[in-house]
Amino acid sequence: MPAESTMMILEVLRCLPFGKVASYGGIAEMAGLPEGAAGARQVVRILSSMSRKYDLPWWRVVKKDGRIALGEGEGRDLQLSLLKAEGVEFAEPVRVDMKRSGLR
DNA sequence: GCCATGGCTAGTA
DNA sequence: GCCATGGCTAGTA
Repeated sequence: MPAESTMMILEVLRCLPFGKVASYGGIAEMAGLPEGAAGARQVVRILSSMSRKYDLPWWRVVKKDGRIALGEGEGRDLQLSLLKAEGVEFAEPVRVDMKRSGLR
């Protein structure tokens, strides 16, 4: 059975609405984890290891400044197309306009 | 650049 | 051991 913090993060991820994105740290905060990079790391780990298993909307998570965290060949292109398909607004080629499409 | 953090998972015994 | 962060700092231009 996963730890409490893991369950909270999974819950928050499952609630990310279509057409909106949130940052790694933002997810951690919504899950009630302590502030700081540690929580964001937890989110990173969960997304990379459990996205398939739990059918998580991994593409709706980006860096704090809106940039796509994935590199070329790591799924960046797929993430971009999935986000665009949801109508997410971009401020730059690989940077989401957080003002418009960031979760508030 | 560098460093902090923590639970999962694959792989071994 | 791994992991798709994030904040701060030293070092360069």
